[in-house]
Amino acid sequence: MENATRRDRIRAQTRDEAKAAALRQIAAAGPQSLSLNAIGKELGMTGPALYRYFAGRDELLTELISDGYHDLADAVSAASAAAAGKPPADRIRALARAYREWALAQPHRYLLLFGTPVPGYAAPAHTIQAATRTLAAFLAPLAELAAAARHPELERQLVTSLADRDGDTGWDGATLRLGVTGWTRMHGVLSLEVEGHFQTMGFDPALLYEAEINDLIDSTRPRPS
Amino acid sequence: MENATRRDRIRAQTRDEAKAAALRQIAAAGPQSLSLNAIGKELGMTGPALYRYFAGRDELLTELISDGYHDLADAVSAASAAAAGKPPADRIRALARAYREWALAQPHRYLLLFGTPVPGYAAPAHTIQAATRTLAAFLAPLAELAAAARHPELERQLVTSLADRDGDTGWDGATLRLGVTGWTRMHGVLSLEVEGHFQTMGFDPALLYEAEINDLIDSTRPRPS
DNA sequence: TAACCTGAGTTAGAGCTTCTAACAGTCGTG
DNA sequence: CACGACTGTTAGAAGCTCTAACTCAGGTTA
Repeated sequence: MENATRRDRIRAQTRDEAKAAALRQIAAAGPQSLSLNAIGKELGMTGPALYRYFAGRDELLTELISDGYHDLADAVSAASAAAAGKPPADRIRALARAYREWALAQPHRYLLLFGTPVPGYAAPAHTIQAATRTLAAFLAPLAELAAAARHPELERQLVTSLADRDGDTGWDGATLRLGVTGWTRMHGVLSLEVEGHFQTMGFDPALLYEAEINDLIDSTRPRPS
Repeated sequence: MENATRRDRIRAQTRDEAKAAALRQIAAAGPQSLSLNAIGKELGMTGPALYRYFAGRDELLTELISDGYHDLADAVSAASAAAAGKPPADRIRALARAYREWALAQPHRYLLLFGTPVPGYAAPAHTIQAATRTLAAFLAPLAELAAAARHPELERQLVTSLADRDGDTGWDGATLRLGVTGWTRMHGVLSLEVEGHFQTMGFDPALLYEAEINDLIDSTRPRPS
C-alpha cells in the first residue's frame, strides 16, 4: 500500500512540476505559446514523456484553469474569513480587494479563467462549483444589506434558474442581482486593466475599481424614486 | 498611371479576400487556429503566396484588429447620428445598444479587440484614434447630463492625462469618469456574455446590460448625500 | 516590335509544434 | 528471482510559420 502510494506521490509531484513550468511559460509568453516540448525540457525530459501525465496540451490547460478557479475561491474565502466580524459593506470591500489582488498578482491566470476561452474548452462541473464558491462569498454580505427589489424580471430569472439547478439556496433575487452586477463590474475593470487597455489613459484603475464597489454598496441604500 | 492603379486594385482586392477568409476562420475556430496555409487554400493559392501580401500571421491579425476598431467606431457613430435629436439619456441608451449589437453580431471580432491580447500586439496610433472616436460618441450625451463631480481624484487624473496627450478637449472630469465607467460596465457584461460565462446561469444578459446603462444614467441625477 | 523589369505565384526545405508508435529500462510486488 | 506495470526514450507523421530560390506573366520602355 505504502509502495503503491510512493509511486503515486512521485507521479503527482511530476505533474505539479509540469503545471508550475506551464504557468511560468504562460506568464512569460501567453497561453498560445505553451509547448509540451519546452515544459519537458524544463523538467529535464523529452516532450513525449509528458503524455504519460497529461492526455495532451488541452488537458494540461484545462487543469490549469480548474486549479485557478479553486485558488481564486480559496483567496476570496480566506478574505471572507478574515473580515468575519465587520459590517457587510466593509466585508464586500475586503472581498473585492482580495479578488483584485489575486488577479493583479497573476494576470495571466486571471486571463486564463476569464479571458478569451481556449479553443475547445468547456468548464467541467467541479470548476463551476469553485466559481460558485467565489460568488457565494460575495452573496453573504450582500444579502445582509437587504436591498429592495429593483429589477423584477432580471431577479425573477436569476431566482428561478438557480432554483432549477441547485434547489432552494436561500438567496433572494435582489441579492443575486447584486452578485452578478458586482461580478460584471469587477470584471469590467479588471479585464481591461489586466489586458493593458487602460495603459494609454493615464489614470489609476484602483480608483475606478473602488468607485464601482462603493457605487454598488451605495445602491443598496433606500433611494427616493 | 491607370495601369499601375489596376495592379494595386487587384492587390487590394486579394488582401480583402484574405482578410475575409481569415475572419471566417476565426469565427469558426478562434484566433489561435488561424492558418495562412488554410487561407491560401481558400483563395486558391498556396500558403507562402500570402507572404506577398502580409509580412506574416501577426501582421494579418493586427490588420483585422485595426479594421475592427474602425468598424465598431463606424457603427457607434451611425447610431449617434441616427439619434441626433433625442434627449441625452435616450441617445446614451441608443449608443449602448448599438455597441452591444455590434459585439453580439460578431462575437469573435469583439474578442479580437477586447479579449486576451494577441502575443506581441501593441495598438498602433490609428487604432487608438478609432477607439477614441467610439468613446467620444458616448461622451457627448454624457456631458449634457452635466453630472456633478463625485470622484475628485479619479476625475482629476482623467482630465490631466487627457490634456497631456490631446491638449484641451473640452471634456470635464465628471464626463470622462462617466465615460470610462460606462465603458467598463458595458465591457463587463459583454465580455462575460460573449465568452459564454453566463450560459449556465439562465438569465437574459440583455436585462443586466440595460440595467447597467440605466444605473449609469440614473447616477447623474442629483442625489441626497 | 523586342527586351526588360517587376510582381505574383510556385516548390523545397528549415525548424517549430502536437501527438502516436515502438522500444528500453527501472521499480515494486508476488 | 521473475514478472508486470510504469516511465522514459527515439522515430516519425502531419501540421504550422516562414525563407529561399525559381518560374512565369504583365506592363513598361527603348
